[in-house]
Amino acid sequence: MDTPQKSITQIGTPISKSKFEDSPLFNYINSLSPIRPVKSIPIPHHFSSLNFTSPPSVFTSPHLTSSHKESRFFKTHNSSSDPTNPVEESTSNEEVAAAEAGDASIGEEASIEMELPQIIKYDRDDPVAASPCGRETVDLSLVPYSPPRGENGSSEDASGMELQKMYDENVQGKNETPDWESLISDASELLIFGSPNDSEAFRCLMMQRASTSGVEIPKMQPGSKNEPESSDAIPCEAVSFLHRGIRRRCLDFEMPGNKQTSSESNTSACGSSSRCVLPSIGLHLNAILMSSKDSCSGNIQVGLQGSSSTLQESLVIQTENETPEDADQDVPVEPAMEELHLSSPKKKRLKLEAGEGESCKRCNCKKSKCLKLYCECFAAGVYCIEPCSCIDCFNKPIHEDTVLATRKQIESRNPLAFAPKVIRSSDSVIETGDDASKTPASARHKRGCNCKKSNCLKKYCECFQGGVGCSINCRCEGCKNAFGRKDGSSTVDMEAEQEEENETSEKSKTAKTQQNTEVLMRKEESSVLPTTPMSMYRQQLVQLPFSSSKNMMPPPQSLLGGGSSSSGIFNSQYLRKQDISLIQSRTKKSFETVTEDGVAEMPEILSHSSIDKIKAVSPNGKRVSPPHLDSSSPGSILGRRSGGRKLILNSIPSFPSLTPQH
DNA sequence: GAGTTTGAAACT
DNA sequence: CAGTTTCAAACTC
Repeated sequence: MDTPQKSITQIGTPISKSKFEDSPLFNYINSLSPIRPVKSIPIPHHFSSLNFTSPPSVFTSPHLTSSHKESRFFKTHNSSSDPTNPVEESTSNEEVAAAEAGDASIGEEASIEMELPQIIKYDRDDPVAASPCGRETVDLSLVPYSPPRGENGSSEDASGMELQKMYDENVQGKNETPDWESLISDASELLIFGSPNDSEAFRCLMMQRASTSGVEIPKMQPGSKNEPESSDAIPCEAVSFLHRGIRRRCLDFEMPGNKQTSSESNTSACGSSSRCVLPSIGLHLNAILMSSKDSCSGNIQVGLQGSSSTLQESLVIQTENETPEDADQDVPVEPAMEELHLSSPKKKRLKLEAGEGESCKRCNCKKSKCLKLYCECFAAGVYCIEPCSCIDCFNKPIHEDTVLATRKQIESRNPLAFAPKVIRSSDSVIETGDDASKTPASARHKRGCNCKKSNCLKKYCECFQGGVGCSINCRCEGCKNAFGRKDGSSTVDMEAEQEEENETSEKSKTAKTQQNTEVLMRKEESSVLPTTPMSMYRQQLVQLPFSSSKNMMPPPQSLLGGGSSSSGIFNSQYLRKQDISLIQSRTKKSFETVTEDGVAEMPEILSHSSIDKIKAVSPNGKRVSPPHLDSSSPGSILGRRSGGRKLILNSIPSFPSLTPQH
């Protein structure tokens, strides 16, 4: 079998890149974006090589599934991105072939593999990707390890073709500029396919679409592992993982053979200023998501639940927010390899600064060797990178074996150890049995916190940190979580606010005041917008700008769904103040859409399990669906949406929550 | 930047 | 499972 390297080489063929760049689509995009693509960035190749590899099941965690979707999405995106290029399909095929080659080799090699490559690949094609910022997109790819795929990667092909078709539908059918939103939305839908067989699910979706448009949908090849069976059994976690995967960046779990790739990938992938942005595809994480925390760090950020949303967000951001500044700041710096690629101290500094925000923080481990969950990087499933201040760090590609072994060990102890800490409400409901009606928050911490002194008002509290309310699973004392108290009081409880204020006045400490202020701000936001996921999302968006400050809001991960610790990675990195307005408007738009549709068009961003919940809590009261409808039940979603996009749900069986309650 | 606080993770 | 210790992030000064 080919060595990983070889595959990499194959995959990363510069040729393809050139093609893309030369393609009309690419040009078109360039014309739209102020950012100038950086052709020199090879990164994508890495991932490309990895693309389609089906992650072995090293990581047994559910996250794996998500990667699939994401990767597909990306890939799709690529394909779709080239509307004008009739050859696109052929290109896709080529890529696929390359990917396949890589796949085979990789798959065998490491069970750990990640789909990252796919993502990356995606980037490469993505016009946006050209710029460093574009790389952020790649982050999405960080997606968790996806389930193993057929060697031939036929499924990918199929999906790619399908995507292409989708694109055609959007672009050609409508003439003119591609309907990116639509594409994204579709993509998100795709992501939704939690089943390992996304392809299958995707296919269904496509079929639907095809029936409408008359497009022919390629058939999946029998050899692929993603065959139907899995589609049915898609675990919810898979979905979440998507989110998570997104977050995770830099996980380069490269196999020894792939190292080269990883380094490259890292560099390019990370392009974003913050790690967050950078995809750390992590090793572990990928497993998925990320935690959220990660927003940046989050390398992993992607939370399962929110994966799709995250993706969308990322996509949106990338698509719309690429700015020169971003390009500038987002110099790709992938964790592990960052150093290698930093061309100048200045760049480095920029990167660090950019990443300095919460989102991009890295670990500072001194005794754990970054091989324990104490280490945020490790917990997130990513390798430590330059920004880390850790000592005796073993969480590096060089020690891959050790990392994997340790990871396995930890997972053996607690299978969910690397799962996103924050679970979407739907999941949590299922898993924890939490009553959605009582918990406004869109998500919950999988295990719940155990705060004694922080009143769940500080980041010491994982729930708070994750931007979610406390639940019955929490054993906290004096819970005043602004996102939702354990007792079920509203997230943005005014009471809590007052209490906090009182406390603040009493102490009248500047620091404290600051903190409270922050809390209040959040509350304010929430007050205005009831604690629906949407509101949360919005909140985050609004607050993101501040996220850089210390006490700021919890990592966006929450939005993501979790990135949990790992996932936490929200996209704050992506969001820059200047971009916020755009995002907001976009978000608004999405919401508006929802209104119009009456929910049907729920923001794709929120798609996922959260959707259900969102609707349930919807402020406008338009869709108050039964709490459990949910999420778990695919059918329900379908029912909601006549559009068919939700077909995805079909593929997703109502599965038990991924995260087991402890 | 150093020291303290906090709560999760790890250990017993 | 509960109690204790270890650890690193969060926070304070």
